[in-house]
Amino acid sequence: MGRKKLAMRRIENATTRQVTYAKRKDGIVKKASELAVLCDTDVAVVMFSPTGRLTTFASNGRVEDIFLRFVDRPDELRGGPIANEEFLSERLKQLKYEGEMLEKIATYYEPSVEKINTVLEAGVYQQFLTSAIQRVQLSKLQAAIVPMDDTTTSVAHHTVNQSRMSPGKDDDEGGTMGPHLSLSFLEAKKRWEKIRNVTVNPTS
Amino acid sequence: MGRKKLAMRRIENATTRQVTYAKRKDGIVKKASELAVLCDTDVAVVMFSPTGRLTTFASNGRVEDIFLRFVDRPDELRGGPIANEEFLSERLKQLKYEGEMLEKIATYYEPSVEKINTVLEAGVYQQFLTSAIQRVQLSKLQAAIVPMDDTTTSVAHHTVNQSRMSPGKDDDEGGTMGPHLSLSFLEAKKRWEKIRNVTVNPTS
DNA sequence: CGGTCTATATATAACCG
DNA sequence: TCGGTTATATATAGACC
Repeated sequence: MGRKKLAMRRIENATTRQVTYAKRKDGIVKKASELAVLCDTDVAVVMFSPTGRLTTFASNGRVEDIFLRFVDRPDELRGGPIANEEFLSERLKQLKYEGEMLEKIATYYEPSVEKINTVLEAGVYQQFLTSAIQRVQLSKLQAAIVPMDDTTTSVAHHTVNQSRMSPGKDDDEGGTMGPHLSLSFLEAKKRWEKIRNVTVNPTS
Repeated sequence: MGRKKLAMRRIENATTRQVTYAKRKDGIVKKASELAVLCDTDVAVVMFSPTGRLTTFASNGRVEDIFLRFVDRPDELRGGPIANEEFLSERLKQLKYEGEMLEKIATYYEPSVEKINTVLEAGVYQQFLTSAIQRVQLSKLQAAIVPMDDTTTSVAHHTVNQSRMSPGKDDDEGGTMGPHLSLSFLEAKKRWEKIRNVTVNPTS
């Protein structure tokens, strides 16, 4: 919404990025507060600036409270699929631009795993993983068209109803990954099958 | 931003309120995702609809993670030059491994898209990928602690902005994070870690 | 309800001091 | 880096299905 249309990808210029962050951060906070007021609801936002500074917004004053409400809620979906389609969509746009470069970087990086320039490398992998997610996401979308009449789009925003269903104590294998890839994968699948009902059809 | 300027107060008509919520909710999620992509930052949003439905957004896939980052901020910075090169190196090797596996999975998965039973299966992969991303995110975060440094790097700068619904644009400084954690909140956090059996600090 | 379709209200990218 | 200013890009209130 400015003089020019911004490409949906990481802003390279650090200064510009910071400036944009500052502005948009305020914009989101404003939007959040408006939503809270207009709809009389609880809203919380947590953002980290490019430089690591934290900004939060909570309609009731404390982010903790809203997150607690979030936590105390039946948590079937926590640990479910990634938050939403839109973000992945944006991500996709971003990768569209960086796709080729990413491969080059990856290749370039390949031989020197030992002496990686940590941050950069981690970023590369993150992107790769994100890319992988997208593929899955896309597949999911395609698949979603076929299945029954469950709310095919409900999974998108992680929107869940207040009513609960199964106590699915979700968790995440966290750091025990690495060598146990298949195992964690199976566990993830297990969890998913356990909570499928809720996940697939949170529709009212 | 509509045919008329809406007064900034609770919308009385329940239906209208719900509709507005639905629209604005999407708007915020979009804004949040854009911010995350454009500025390459962590963003999390938690919203409750007028009817109690929960909607979340997290640039890295899980609100918990960003929230935990929010909570553990002090700890995060406490460790000092944690940049255990060896650890990171190992970490990245693992990530590399994961990446390769993911690629296989994705490849193996792609051709059978039509056979996917439901959206759920995609969800399984998604969750897996998401958790993988989280680890990358953590590595990235840790690595960033040491190298990155500029005007806003001191621990003291990491403050919380408890902005409230003020029509203005300035964001007021709240206070430092750690000391403000309520007891109940800390308990909730602990419960979380127990449930998820995961530590924010991958060093473990 | 969910979507669609405008007419308007807002958010902001690029600039400038 | 930090605030304003202005031209454009977006978000959305209301109306209609």
